[in-house]
Amino acid sequence: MNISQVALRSGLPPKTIRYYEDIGLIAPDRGANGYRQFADEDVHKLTFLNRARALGFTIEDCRKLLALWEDQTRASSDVRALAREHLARIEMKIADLNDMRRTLADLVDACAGDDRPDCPILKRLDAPLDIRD
Amino acid sequence: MNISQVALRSGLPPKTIRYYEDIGLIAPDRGANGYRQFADEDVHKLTFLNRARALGFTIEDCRKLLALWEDQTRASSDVRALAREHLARIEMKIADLNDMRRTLADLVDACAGDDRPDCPILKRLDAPLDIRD
DNA sequence: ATAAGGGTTCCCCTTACTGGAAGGTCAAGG
DNA sequence: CCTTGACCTTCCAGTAAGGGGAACCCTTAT
Repeated sequence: MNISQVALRSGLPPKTIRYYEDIGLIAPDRGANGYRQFADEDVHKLTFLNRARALGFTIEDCRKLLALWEDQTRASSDVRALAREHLARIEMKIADLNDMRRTLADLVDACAGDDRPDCPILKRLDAPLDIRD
Repeated sequence: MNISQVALRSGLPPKTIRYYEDIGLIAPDRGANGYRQFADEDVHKLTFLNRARALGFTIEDCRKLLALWEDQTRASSDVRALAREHLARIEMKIADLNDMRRTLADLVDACAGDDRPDCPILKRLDAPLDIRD
């Protein structure tokens, strides 16, 4: 199977597949012409990677997940620990973004959005440093 | 004022301040010794930038916001439009992250997390491609 | 004189790819 | 046999927003 076929089946662009080989996530065979020759197992792995990435796991997480996936003697607690850490990171990101969202929404609401220069958004960014200063 | 003083006052690391000069957000004077000589206005701008960044605006957004900030004849609608677009991007990110969070939380809940290899998390990443296949 | 603690530039590193150039390969048609 | 077009290959550069560190200059105090 050539790379574009694998791209179709795994859902990953050819560029990404080459990149994943580069960083050692997969190791497809090569034909006499130098073309990558992918086995079904490669497609399987790439599909796995695509899904793990879609859940927001980093490449390094994916590397670990892949190793656990291939290790039939793994402990599910190891997988769970990875997922929990990742979940915690995501929850922190969401919290940060929610803070931004609230502030921004308030500011957008407070701004008249007309042709006058007065703007609470810019006021908020302008330096009220601190009263005590 | 030298750069470390400005770092303290603006809350930005010296590296970031140099970077912001590099990309043309600020243009401090130079002393005879080659040192950057910051005016209060520079500190003011940097503080503005720090806050805009803290609200998640990209550098390019910051560049536009800074221009509007300095333009006394601006229309607040221009500022508001920028903020609304940014708000929309943030809300999309939050939505994506919430999807991930839900899925991950379900998976973490479903995983026993013991020393057995059976794991719903890996199952979810494994390829159930499609039944019809 | 020298040591500490500023400052400066420069280049590489990060994440996870994406785009593009230059060139080899393959299958079909004239 | 030649060409054309669609593949494939490698390598180089760039993204966002800086961080780390080297090598070197400036200032001030001892």
